[in-house]
Amino acid sequence: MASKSSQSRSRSKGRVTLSDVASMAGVSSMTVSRALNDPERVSEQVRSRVREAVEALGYIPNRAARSLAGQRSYSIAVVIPSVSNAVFSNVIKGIYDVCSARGYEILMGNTYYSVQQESSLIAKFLTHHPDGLIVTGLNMADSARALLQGAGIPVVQLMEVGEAEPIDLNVGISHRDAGAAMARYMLDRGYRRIGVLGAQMDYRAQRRIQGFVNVLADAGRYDEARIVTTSEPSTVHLGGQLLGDLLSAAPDTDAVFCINDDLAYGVIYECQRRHIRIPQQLAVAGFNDLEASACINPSLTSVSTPLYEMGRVAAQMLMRRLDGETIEQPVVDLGFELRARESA
Amino acid sequence: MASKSSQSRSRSKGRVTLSDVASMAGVSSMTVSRALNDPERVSEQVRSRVREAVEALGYIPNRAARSLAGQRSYSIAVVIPSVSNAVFSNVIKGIYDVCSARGYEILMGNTYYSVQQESSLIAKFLTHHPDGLIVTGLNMADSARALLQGAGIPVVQLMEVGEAEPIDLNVGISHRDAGAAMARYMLDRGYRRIGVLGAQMDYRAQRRIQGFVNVLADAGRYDEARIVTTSEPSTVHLGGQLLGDLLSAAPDTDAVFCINDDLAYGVIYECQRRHIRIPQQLAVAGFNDLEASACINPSLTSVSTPLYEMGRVAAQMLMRRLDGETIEQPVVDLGFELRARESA
DNA sequence: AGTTGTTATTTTAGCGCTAACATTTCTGTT
DNA sequence: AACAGAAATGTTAGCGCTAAAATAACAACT
Repeated sequence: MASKSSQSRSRSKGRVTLSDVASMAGVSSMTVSRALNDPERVSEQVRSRVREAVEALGYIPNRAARSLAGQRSYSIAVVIPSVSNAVFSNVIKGIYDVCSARGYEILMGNTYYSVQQESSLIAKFLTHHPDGLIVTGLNMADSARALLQGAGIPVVQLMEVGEAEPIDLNVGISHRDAGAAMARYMLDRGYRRIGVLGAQMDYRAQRRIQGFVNVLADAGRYDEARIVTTSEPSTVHLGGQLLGDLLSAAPDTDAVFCINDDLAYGVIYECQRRHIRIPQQLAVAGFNDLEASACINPSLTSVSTPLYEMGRVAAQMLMRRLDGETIEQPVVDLGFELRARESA
Repeated sequence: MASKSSQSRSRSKGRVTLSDVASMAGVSSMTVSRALNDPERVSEQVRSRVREAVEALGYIPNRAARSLAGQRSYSIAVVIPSVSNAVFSNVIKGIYDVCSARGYEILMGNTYYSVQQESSLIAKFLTHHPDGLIVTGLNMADSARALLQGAGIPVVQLMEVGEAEPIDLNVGISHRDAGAAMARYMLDRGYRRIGVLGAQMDYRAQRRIQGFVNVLADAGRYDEARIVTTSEPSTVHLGGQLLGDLLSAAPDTDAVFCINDDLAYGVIYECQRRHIRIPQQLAVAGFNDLEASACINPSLTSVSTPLYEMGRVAAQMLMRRLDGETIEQPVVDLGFELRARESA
């Protein structure tokens, strides 16, 4: 049988296969398969003969064949806006640590914040028949939603909770509540002419602003002129620019909530250049509480979000589902913490 | 044939397959395969009938079957130290953009800076029979090197060039030269008691320091007491700490080269707290020139490295190799640029 | 020795797709 | 009308593995 692979019509590249190992070890290929994937079900004797043969031949199993025969891929597809964003790279690390420990591969795809890209990415990933899927956020194209519902695999929606009925599982925080908490904090601190800076306005960012603005409005402190947003990707440099825009439009602003820490760093740097004292003349707050926020001068008041944890928990839920467990609580709100520091 | 899939002994989950589409469209399954993967070779008529059938049935192709039959996986394995590091997330983005545009999947694995993890990751990835492999750096375990050499697929070693004979293809910069360039710049600027701060001392970081120190030594300005390194992961906070260590050991230090920008930010913040004026009392330089480096106060002198570009070029070389092109120049040095700014 | 139950191994039959070859259908040419 | 050559489609035979059923081997009881 093994010799057949050298015949003219064969397409094989002469790779070492299971049956090569089998004939060397003097057992059937099924036994070799078991010896490798379920060693307890094979006698010690056979197990070691197989091990020797594998080493002698340099056998490398073929995942494609395994997936096809076993009807599962041992892979998890992850659909996020962008790898190069510090927020998501932390989330991915959480997912990765759990999945790789369990022998699952990660297929990662970037939507670049486009709902359309997201749909086509999901469609593409389904061709891999992943065992599970992790997507970002609760909002998605109807077509994508339908695909996921019909796929018959566990799906986790990540980053936010509470804004819509999840497709299946859901892990995140309430961005609306987080925005609101920050607004309340600022009002409590006595700030009254409060601005908001936003960039890369994805759904989560929008909801943070909504939550923030609603509280301001309830307190009679909402002023449209102080809301400055752009759809450009957010960068430190952009933070400085947006501050300039805000101060031109409303020079008497006494506090500013930045939709993420990067913008806030830019604001702090720009204030240093303009000799605006923080927080005396202008209070500044950020979002996500990246590592540098505790170190910058002045240290940055921010909302700490459990990024790594979200990834970890999402992956764990998926794993439990794949193990056949029923998940009693399909929606997990991991909460946030407002870290009050010098800047506000 | 198609009806066979509903027989008792079948393991299929009742998925829609190529031959289901074929019988609906009234053609053979091979024709459907062609209509989907090589549309030019099929008449417009058949093509649209197939398209309709695919939509009507909700057909999702099976990559595992495709890989197995076609003897290629349309995937590229990428082995890097850590996704959650800004340096590598930029590199990955470059790889991702090229690969996904060409229909290739990325399998990403983190070594967490361990040579052992790297080896086992490579072994694991080879079971996917990826069409190509991208690994970080020129140093790796002999076993890993052997695996790669024997795998018969194109391999790109990424991030650094010039330190060893590459296995196959190689894209990066000379970290040694970059370190040396920074040392020369600092000496030219008149600094004489120059320190070095390093963390997460991977091979690249070590070589940057070697290049830097060699130049100092040649100029008679090397002082071991001013080299402060740790194997801890580098963070902004750690930068401040290491500066403290350096100044305790050598208080008269007049300039400091940080092995990456994160450490440099930490140094700048710590100097602000200690009221050390930059660059008058202490000059500071970083490495990688992250986006924030141009915005921080004082703006940070750093070595700009083409991170995204490295990823892009590596992936492109791989693609060209997979297209059967011969690559005339297997080693590509993308170079670096020293960005002189206020901090030094 | 005969029956039963348990464990270890082999046999059989695909998983869903595509390479390679074979055949048919459609041009255009003389 | 006859033919060659190109283009479109069909047929056959796996790719390398595992689920399920079948069998063999072994221990544990009557």
